[in-house]
This record gives sequence, C-alpha cells and structure tokens, in this order.
Amino acid sequence: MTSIKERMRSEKLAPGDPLPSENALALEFGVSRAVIREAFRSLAALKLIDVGGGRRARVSAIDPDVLGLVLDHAVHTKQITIQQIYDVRRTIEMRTVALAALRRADDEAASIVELADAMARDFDNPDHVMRHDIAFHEAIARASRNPLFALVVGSFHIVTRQTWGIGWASRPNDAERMASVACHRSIARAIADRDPRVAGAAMADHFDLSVKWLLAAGVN
Amino acid sequence: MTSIKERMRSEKLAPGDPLPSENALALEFGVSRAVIREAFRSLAALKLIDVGGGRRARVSAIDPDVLGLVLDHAVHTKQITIQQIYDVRRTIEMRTVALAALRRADDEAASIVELADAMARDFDNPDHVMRHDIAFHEAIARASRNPLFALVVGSFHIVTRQTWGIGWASRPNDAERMASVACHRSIARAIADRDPRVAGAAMADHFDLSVKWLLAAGVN
DNA sequence: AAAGCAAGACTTGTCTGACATGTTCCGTGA
DNA sequence: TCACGGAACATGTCAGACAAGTCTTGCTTT
Repeated sequence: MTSIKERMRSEKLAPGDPLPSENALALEFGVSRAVIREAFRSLAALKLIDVGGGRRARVSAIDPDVLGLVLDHAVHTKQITIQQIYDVRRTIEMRTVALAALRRADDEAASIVELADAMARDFDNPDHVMRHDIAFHEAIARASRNPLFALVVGSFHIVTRQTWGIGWASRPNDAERMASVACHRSIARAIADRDPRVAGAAMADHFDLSVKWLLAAGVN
Repeated sequence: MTSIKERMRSEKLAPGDPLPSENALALEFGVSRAVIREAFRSLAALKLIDVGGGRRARVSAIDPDVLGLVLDHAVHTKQITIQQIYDVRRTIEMRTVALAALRRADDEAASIVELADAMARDFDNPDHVMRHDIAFHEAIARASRNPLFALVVGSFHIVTRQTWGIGWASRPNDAERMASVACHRSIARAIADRDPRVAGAAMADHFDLSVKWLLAAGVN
C-alpha cells in the first residue's frame, strides 16, 4: 500500500486523475490482484482514492466523513465523550465564525442568513431544524475559506446527528428552543455585518447554551 | 461493511475485544471471505479495528495517523496549504496550552519542561530538536486531558515532519533558532507555573515566529 | 501438583482462475 | 453529424488452495 501511495506522489498527484487498473498494478508489483485490491480498499476507506463500478480508480478530494467515522467509533467505544467533542467544536468554531465574518462573500452571507431563517420557519419540525442547523455551521466553516476548518467541522456532523435531538428535547419549553434559534440568527447577522467580535460573542453564547442543555440531559 | 460496524455496536463495543473470524462472519452474512476481508481492511485503514498475523481482529483505540494520512494526501494534492494547517494548529494549540496549564499533573509538567530543555541540549542536531519539538506539542495536548485534542494535534505530525526542517533552515542564524527554543521553554515554564495567560501568550509568539519563517522560505 | 513444552487447531495473508456486472470508448450506420 | 451498439476493459464477487503466524490444549517433565 505504501508503494501505491508513493506511486501517486511521484506520478502526478492531482485530484481527479485516474490510477492504473488493478491488473496493471498487480503485474507491475509482481503480486496478485487481491493484494492490490486490499491496498485500494484501504486508500478508498481513507477517501484518498475513489473506486467504484467498472471504472478506474481516481484520486479523490478530502472528505469529512473519514474523521467523522473515527469520532463516531471513538464515542461509541467510550474513548472520548460528547463534552470533549464540544470543547473542540467550540475552539474551532469560535475561529471559523470570526474568519467567516472577515472573509465571507456576499452569497455566502446570504445563504447563512437564509439557513438561520429556515430554522425559525421550520420550527415545528425538529428534523428539519437540525438539518438547517448542521448546514448553518458547515456554511460558516466554508466561508472561513480554509478547507481544513471545513473538514473538521464537517466531521462533527455524524456525531451531532445522534445527539442534537437530545439537546432539543432537553430544553424545557419552546421559548428556550426559540432562544437557540434566535442565537443562530444573531450569528448570521453579525457575519453579514462583517463583525467578528459580535459573531464570536454570539457563537460563545450558542455553545454555552448547547452544552448547558446537553449536560442537563445527562450527556457527558 | 456497514453490517459489521452495526454488529460491533450491538455486540459489546469495547476497545480490545476480539471480533469473530473472517470465516465465521462470511458464513453469518452469507457472503464469501473476500467480502469480509475487504470490509475488515476498510475498518483497519480507519484504525477502527486491529488485524494482523494469525490472530483475531480486535476493536482498536483511536489513532492520529488516520487524520494524519488524510492531511498528508490533501497537502500533496494541493487541496490545503501548509499555512492553512498552521491556522488550525494555532487555533487548537492556543486552547491545549491553556488547558494544559490548568489541568496538567506534576509529572506531565516535568516531562514538558524536560522536552524543552532537551531541545536546547541537542541544539546542534536538528533532527533531534525536531523530535523533541513534536513530542513537546504532543505532551501538551495530552496534558489537556482531552483525547480529541491529542488526536488532532497528533495528526499534524506527519506533515510537520516534512516542513519542520524548512522553517529551521529558514532562520538566518543560530540566535534566531535559539530564540525559538527559548520560546518553547517559556511555554513549558508557564505550564509548570499553572499560568494559562502567559502560556497562551508564549504559544502565540511561537506560532507567529514559525509562520513568519515558513513564509520567509516561501512555504504557503 | 505445577511448570514448561510440543503438537494441533485456528486465523490471517496470498495466490489462482473464473464469471457477473457495469463503464468507457470507438466504429458503424442512419 | 449524431445516435446507437458492441467490444474491450474494469471492478465485484465467488470458490478452492496453501503458506505463515498465533493461540490453545494436552502431555511430559521436574
């Protein structure tokens, strides 16, 4: 497998480029196709290459799900806790929201505002609210113009999808839930206003509330 | 592969526990051993399980190298830049150093100080200095008592090993290099003194210097 | 009786050959 | 020139086989 990675390095290493076929590589390295297949499967699991159907494997773009699955596994095996994830999320997103306020394009600001508005509009459908919420944080991360921030933030989604409902249900009434939505709208407005200070303060409030209600539900 | 993960979930899901053998799973799911092998290989690539030799596969502990390899690939395919990684590193490590100052045990503080001292002691051997440097940041991340921070910081090592020498060589003289080492000792002292403010300020200086000399060498 | 050792059962790693399914590409015909 | 069809190619899956390593078990020795 190391040999194949080195080959990707020395060859051309551009995402989207095709790799040689399994048979060709098996012949080149003097091993059976099974060995090449396992190496391909390893690289595909890391989303370093994209294999499928009857077409050749291609160099792939980075994918948040890799880290997402690792986090999911770590949580389910009790190696890390939800609260620990939230500490990292807070650290990262306090930065992405400031960067987004400074760097966002106009259409990015518009879509962030629209997602916050959509959370209020679909208030009665928690599943839709969650989807908008996740997309909201992802859009902010993208607006930070640093794909690595987007990767990390995106990796939290798998775990978030499993705990979001707990936090939502843990709020004692709709007023508290609406306050959470209002918090998102404050963040969106601050980003649209290019105000990193206010955006950061609103994001801090958002995380304080989320952690508070998660703790109230007994989620460690 | 999804089925196997679900089986890990429902079964017992503790790290270190053994999984059924390939033949047993092949029989259970009614597929050939090759399919099970590929699923195992995928999970092993993500370090979710540990397979090897003639022994049964076991549930595995989280490993920073997974994210490390992804970052390495992303850098080599020009999907993210070194500077973007440094922004994330700075964001994360500004937090780990503060947490370490608050939470470190005595032996952790001692080993962090020792690593900074070792950087000065081995000053004439850049390779050793780099090793101590990497271990230094990793020790701080562990002292934060949040394994997810340790995971993320650890994932940067693979890329750091490829660029560290550039930053070191980019410093115009040994005085500048010694200043970098002194910066690490300041951080270590602040952690030993349980002073998160000073530790954070020293870490900020450290990253400002590192980014400055990397930029001077033309590393984007 | 306890400890050490050796044989056997079990598991993974690799190989070979084969066939089904799906994609890509090119030449042919409208 | 465009659309269609087929050949070549690629991956997905299967079956059977053997080598190499690990673990268990039962026996021998002390």
